Amino acid sequence: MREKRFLMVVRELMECARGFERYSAAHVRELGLTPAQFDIIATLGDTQGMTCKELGEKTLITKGTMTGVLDRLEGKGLLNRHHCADDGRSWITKLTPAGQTFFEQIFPAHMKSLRPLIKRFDDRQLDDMHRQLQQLRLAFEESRADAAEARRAA
Amino acid sequence: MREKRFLMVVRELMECARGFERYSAAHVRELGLTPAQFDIIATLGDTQGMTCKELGEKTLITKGTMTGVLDRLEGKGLLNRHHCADDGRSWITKLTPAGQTFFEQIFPAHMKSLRPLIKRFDDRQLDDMHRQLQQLRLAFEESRADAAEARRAA
DNA sequence: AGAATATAGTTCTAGTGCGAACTATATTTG
DNA sequence: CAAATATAGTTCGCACTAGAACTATATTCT
Repeated sequence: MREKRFLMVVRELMECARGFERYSAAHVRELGLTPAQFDIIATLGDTQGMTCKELGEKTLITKGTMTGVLDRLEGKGLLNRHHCADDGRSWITKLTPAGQTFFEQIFPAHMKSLRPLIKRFDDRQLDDMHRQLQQLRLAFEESRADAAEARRAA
Repeated sequence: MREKRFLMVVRELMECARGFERYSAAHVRELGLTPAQFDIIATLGDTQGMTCKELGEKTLITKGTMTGVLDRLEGKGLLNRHHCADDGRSWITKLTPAGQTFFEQIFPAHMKSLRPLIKRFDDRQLDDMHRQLQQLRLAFEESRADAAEARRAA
């Protein structure tokens, strides 16, 4: 039965996501960051900064949450925000020198902590998984778009 | 480069998980439930009840969160808790008649809301995905166990 | 039986997730 | 140009997340 198969896939998907989160978060927490904060630092590292909107697109953090996460990182002196010249509504968020230095320390360390996990896969497996997951994500997005369309028509 | 491939898989994984969550949650919220609450109701439906521990294993909810979720469902009159005869530390959580009736209404409705999504896959695709995800989850679990082992040895 | 240890569930704290309402600035349209 | 509409970011409320500390009961070991 297709529905049951689907539910099994979804449960496995959710457990995978939590599983990775737990694995990764254990190390991130040792660095004194939350997973969301690490995500921001990793995204801003080696860049000239970006807007909240861009950060939201490149990470899994939604705009309502973003303000608080950035506030806390700003409080730690790892980033700062300054007005965007082109658009009066926007702010450019950028790592401070201390933030960039911190990034250069922790990012390689974090990748190193993932190495035992990564070693378990070969390139072909990873490519296969990526393809499958991409297909799944597209299906979710398209169905969501269809549903939104249906609501608009109603 | 393997590391980069791996990060791409992880990001896709996380986006999939959120994607499904958002798709599914939209309907769940219309039912007046949160995703966690729906998960509990769906797990308890058509059963004689179970302990917090069992609920934690069958859902993605950890025990610290469980108390609050169950409290709110109990407040809605959908479930109740009574002492476990075999174990003085445990409680058996069980749907009330109203809760079971509610389950019988919403579960099929929820599956129906997922149908446009499920239609996009065939059985073979779902089996493939399930296999891949299972492999990924096992890798996470084993690496976690190894890491715990290493910490114990240190 | 008594002591050490393990387990079930609750409570606490800080941080996150999401939608919705809100302010301020941009863009589009008549 | 003025009005309508869209967008960037903040704020708010409620629920959930993880981990850790805690209480109470079980289990294990000598």
